[in-house]
Amino acid sequence: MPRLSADERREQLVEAAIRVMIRDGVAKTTTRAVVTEAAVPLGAFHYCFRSKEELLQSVIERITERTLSPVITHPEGTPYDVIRSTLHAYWDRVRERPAEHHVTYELTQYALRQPGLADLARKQYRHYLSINRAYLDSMARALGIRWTVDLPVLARHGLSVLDGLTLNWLIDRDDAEASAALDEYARYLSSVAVPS
Amino acid sequence: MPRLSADERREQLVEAAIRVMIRDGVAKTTTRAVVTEAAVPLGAFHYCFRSKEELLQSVIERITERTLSPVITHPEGTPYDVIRSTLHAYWDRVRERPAEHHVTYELTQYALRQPGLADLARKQYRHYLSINRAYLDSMARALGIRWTVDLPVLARHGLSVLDGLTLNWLIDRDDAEASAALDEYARYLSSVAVPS
DNA sequence: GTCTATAGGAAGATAGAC
DNA sequence: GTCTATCTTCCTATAGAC
Repeated sequence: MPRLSADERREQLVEAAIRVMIRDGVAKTTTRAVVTEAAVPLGAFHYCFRSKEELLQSVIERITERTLSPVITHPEGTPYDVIRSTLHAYWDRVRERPAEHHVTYELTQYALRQPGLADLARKQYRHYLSINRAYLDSMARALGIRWTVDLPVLARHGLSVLDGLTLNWLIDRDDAEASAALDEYARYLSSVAVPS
Repeated sequence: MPRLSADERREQLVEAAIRVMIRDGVAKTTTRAVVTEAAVPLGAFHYCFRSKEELLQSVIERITERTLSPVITHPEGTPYDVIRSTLHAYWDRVRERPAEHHVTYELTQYALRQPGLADLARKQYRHYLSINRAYLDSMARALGIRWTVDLPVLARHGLSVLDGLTLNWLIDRDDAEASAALDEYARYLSSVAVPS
């Protein structure tokens, strides 16, 4: 067993924990499963982290900061076309990595149940909301439009639609229905856009 | 310890499990926590249920069948008013019992990770979709309107909005923002309603 | 047919060896 | 400063007593 610094160990453990969660789910992500995955001695775990909860805190922070804003890929065409293709570009990322998205929902539920992590769940969520707001904002600028609905309201509503669709698709994997609902959301968004 | 029939024990255990889940979360709902809550001897557990998974199957079925369709409470006024007050009547139920709704999300995630229960999660979800469809249908009849959006698409989109809003509100408990987003969904719904 | 007693193992955490 | 060996607790499940 090579002896590494606590910082290097922490890094290995966080990344290993994420891999285990994606593979087996948050509930099965035990300290032992993590150290095995990372090929780190079990004892090193509680030398690097005060507790399992502290590891999970690092994991949530790491995953949250990795979440990317949707990218406006084809800024040409009608507002509906642009909105639709941007939403589908986001959706393709969900479809490519279902397990990773599944994990974010599990982590949120987990965090809500741990007194020490509930605040982190709120922070994570505020981050997603601000990403969504920024995305709607930059889309409006790219399209030369403004939204007729208050931005915070539109952002929360939109985040809900995407969260809900993702959750539902993770369960039934119905691509056709998810795509149709996403198109309907795109149609809605273009209906609340007016030239600015 | 009174000796009761296996059927009575099963009933006690399912209801006790639901109480424990609401109080402590699905992850902490161990067989021991359930038998303690039900005041049932530990050994009786595996006499009534082959495994913990079999208990959870019963719990999911029980909770799914308890889910009620939204009720159209004030079938007078503009379509927007009726839709809005119906959505808010549903929302009030969520706000009154946050823990119960939290549990349904946890159970779904849990079921998706258990090979033997994944199908049940899908079935549960189809049930929610059909409730939502029936609700949109009866609302259209009550209002004398028809929806300009394909019903299955509208139902999935609507279920996503409600699922997403619920999930988000369970995290930040922001009543004002949730209410505003719900109003926006009501406005959207009334915008896809035309006299029939 | 119902439940007591216990098996058998995996969990998170720590004292102290190197 | 890093990790080995071990403690304690809690888990699901079962064999067999009543």
